[in-house]
Amino acid sequence: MKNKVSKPTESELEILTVLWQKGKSSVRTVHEELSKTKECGYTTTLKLMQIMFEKKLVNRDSSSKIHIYEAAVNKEKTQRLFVNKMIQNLFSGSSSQMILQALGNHTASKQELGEIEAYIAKLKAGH
Amino acid sequence: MKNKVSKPTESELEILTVLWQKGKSSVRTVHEELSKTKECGYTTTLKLMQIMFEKKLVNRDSSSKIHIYEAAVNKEKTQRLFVNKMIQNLFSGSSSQMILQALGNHTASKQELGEIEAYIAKLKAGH
DNA sequence: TAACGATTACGATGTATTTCGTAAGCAATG
DNA sequence: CATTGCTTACGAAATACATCGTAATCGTTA
Repeated sequence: MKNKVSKPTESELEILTVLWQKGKSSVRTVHEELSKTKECGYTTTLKLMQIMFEKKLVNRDSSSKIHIYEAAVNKEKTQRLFVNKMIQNLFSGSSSQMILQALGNHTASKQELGEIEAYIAKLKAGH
Repeated sequence: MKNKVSKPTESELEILTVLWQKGKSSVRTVHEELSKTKECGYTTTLKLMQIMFEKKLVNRDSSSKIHIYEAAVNKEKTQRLFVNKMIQNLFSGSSSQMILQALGNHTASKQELGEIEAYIAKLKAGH
């Protein structure tokens, strides 16, 4: 009875990201947001969101003329899906290798590093 | 003069992984290795590797009948490419968010956690 | 030398993904 | 009511990817 999650494509991920951030939105809103970083036509965004609806990646309220969409998949679950896949694919299943790599790109602030340390401490205590 | 890196696809990544692990290899060798985890024909592997050669993802020595391939892209660089892309796509650019997510899957051992802590300490000192 | 077996080259197919043009519907406005 | 403008629906094209069948090549060996 596990509901099979279809893995979002690159473009679908962009749309999900907007929906996660802004919550329920019209196609127009999503497209406006995407346009900030990307060049593409309105109907392209529309079509993608229609396909995502068929795939159950988003829900939609079509009671009014302007359909309102929202993400149907959980953000954290989706993140986990991709992170785990990458660890498998590129790091032979070793999460720590991936983490060291990510840390090496030093985009984390001192405060963020502190958060990570705190979390590690908690994990160690839990062992 | 930056040499543009073409992003490997899923299948190409599998092949690169074999090459990174085994070093210079023939198509036969790579295919044998892939067959352990995956069902596909020999010519499929061959074709993929030929395409990767065109894309400069691999080099090849075709001086003898049996061509010998090797990865033309650096493992760590490729890892970085994908990790950064994922952080951008799914974590709004926050590496620490991604790391916390990865830690949450608790596949890391106590020792690995220690390594991560040590690395963080070094980073903090460097600031 | 002729046949065999492994190898490479190449083209074709199938599917997924992305993109967009066009038509149709509907509401507001003059 | 006719026009304008935004919306959805739908189909088609373009691209990328993965897969495989077939032919050509070449060395080995019977």
